[in-house]
Amino acid sequence: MAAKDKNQEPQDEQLHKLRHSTAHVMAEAVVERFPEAKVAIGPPIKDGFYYDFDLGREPDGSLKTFSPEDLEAIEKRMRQIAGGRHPFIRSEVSAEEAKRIFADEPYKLDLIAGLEAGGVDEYGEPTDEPPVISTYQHDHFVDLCRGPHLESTGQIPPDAFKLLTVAGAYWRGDEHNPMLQRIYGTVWPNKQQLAAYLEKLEEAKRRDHRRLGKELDLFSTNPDEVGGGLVLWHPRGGLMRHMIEEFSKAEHLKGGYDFVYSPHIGRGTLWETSGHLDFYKDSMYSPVEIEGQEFYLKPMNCPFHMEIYKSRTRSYRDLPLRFAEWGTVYRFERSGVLHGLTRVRGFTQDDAHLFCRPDQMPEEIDRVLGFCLFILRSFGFNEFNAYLSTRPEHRVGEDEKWEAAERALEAALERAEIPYQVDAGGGAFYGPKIDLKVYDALGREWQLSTVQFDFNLPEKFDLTYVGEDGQEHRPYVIHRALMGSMERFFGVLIEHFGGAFPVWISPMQVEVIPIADRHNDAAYEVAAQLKAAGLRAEVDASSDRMNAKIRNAQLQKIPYMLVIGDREAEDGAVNVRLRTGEQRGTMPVAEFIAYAQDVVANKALI
RNA sequence: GCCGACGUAGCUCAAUCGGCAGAGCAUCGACCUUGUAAGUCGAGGGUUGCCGGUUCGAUUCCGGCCGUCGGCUCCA
Repeated sequence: MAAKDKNQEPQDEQLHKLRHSTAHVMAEAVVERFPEAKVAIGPPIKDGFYYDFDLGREPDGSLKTFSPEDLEAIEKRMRQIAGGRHPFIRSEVSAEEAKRIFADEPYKLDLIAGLEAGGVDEYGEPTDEPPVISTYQHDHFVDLCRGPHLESTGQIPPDAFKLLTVAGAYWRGDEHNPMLQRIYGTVWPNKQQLAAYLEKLEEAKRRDHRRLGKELDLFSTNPDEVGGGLVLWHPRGGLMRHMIEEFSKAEHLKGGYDFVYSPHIGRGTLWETSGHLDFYKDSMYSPVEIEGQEFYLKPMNCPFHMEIYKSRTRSYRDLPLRFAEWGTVYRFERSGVLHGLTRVRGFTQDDAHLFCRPDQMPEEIDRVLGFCLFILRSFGFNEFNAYLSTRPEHRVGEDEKWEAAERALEAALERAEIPYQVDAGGGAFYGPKIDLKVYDALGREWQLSTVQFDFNLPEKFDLTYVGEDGQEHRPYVIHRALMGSMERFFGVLIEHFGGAFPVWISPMQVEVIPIADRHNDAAYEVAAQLKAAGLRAEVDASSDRMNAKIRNAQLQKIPYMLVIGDREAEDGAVNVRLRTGEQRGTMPVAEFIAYAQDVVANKALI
């Protein structure tokens, strides 16, 4: 999740001003209510704004925080300030003046110091702009701010903003800094748009994969008995995963991959060799000891694949080698970060390592990127953000290798015509990478695919191949995961479709609904024909009324409901209802089968 | 890990001031035999997250732990 990336900022200039100005108004209301509060920063963001405050400490030493009543009172006061139609007045000041104005505001002084030094803006973000220091004042509130702002607080529609939540946030986003109290709010040009936004939040709740996972009986977790972040896949979720994996594995075979399998634990020496115990120990589960040897649960599959490569001498003729594994890994995530299926402690990666010669590398990148897009698009993900992360300060590997790898990644992105953002210095210490991220129902970004160069492991494991010249050479290693992890992919997939999955992965595809008991035999006969045709079907032979059977099937988002009464039973026909509510009328069973098979083959929605 | 909110039946939620813990759905049983989103009646189901304190008495008040949710930091 990249909370602070540029996509999060409102695109529209006027909306940007509205949100920024509302943040200032909120800050005034907060400072009035808490005169001892120190203000930090308050930028506009996607869908709203926030402002951070330091409220000081309670007598018992704990952090002073906002209560729900505070939020209510602040919101009420904001309406008054908006109604006061105070103009926003911009002033340019010298650093000295700024320090005098904000003498009592330590966070602002920190920002001014940054501005003075140049190179960072008033949020502490890097900037190329010359260090002009400006303030904006409205009513009694003055803020260090680049702007721009509305002309007056009167332009803030008093019925189109709402304070949403309070949260803790570290100053400058660094957990070693003091924790501030952040208020999130939203504001829109009019109350209709506010209402639409709040409705969108409600819709997001309905699509939440944790809720749908329960309602559709797809998966569960049991923190008390099993452990947090450890997922139980129920039969319906399991069937979906099976379909997804089967599809992907078949494509891997077509793409020239070999399947390998590796154990869930490995000796400490392995993780010493790989460097994980140096760099990654905090995220690894504690070792288990047996017969004097330490074993660790694997946080990654990489070292095992390196060992498979090393198990014999490799010739340049053997390359490229592509080792794929649905490898389950365990990482000790801090308790506060677990989230449904999208952030867990045990997960299965659709992992693979590509071993190739330098001359093969550009083509391998092209192929893997194309493969990636093909897989994502097969599941209806057509919108995503691509990131190219380049060399960080601390890194291994020669600069020529980095140069070649970065150029290869960039060129592959260009050839694939994918718009991307460069995350300069965002690469891993062992190599540059491309990440593809998609959105969940709340617009939060989740990384699925990753294509990473690894300059570290080939050295650590001393991987070689014998070249045409009879000499040993170091192969390139590319680590990649397309869906990322089955858990996260599934979570995002659930939200993407709101539980109404394309027919080919729908756990139950057809609900056969007899109207009365006397139609049960005909219904079972139809279901048998459907199953024989490869469709997943069941009969609802419960004592419910037909209306209730339809309702239950609708709630389960089963694509097709086939109603069978006297007329259908007599003709060997079915009456077809789609989960969209559309009724397709009565047709022979064979006709429905042909239609449904076609939808499945095309991976269509319905 | 940090800040805040929350934790009552399988699920969604009630329970006034501290006084016998309830409803709907789901489950089970019986009846009903139905034409495109909930048929009727009945039954079972709880150490109110855990531990401790205050009290004659705690779902309720206090403290500690665990967990969930929203953020922060971190990450597939």
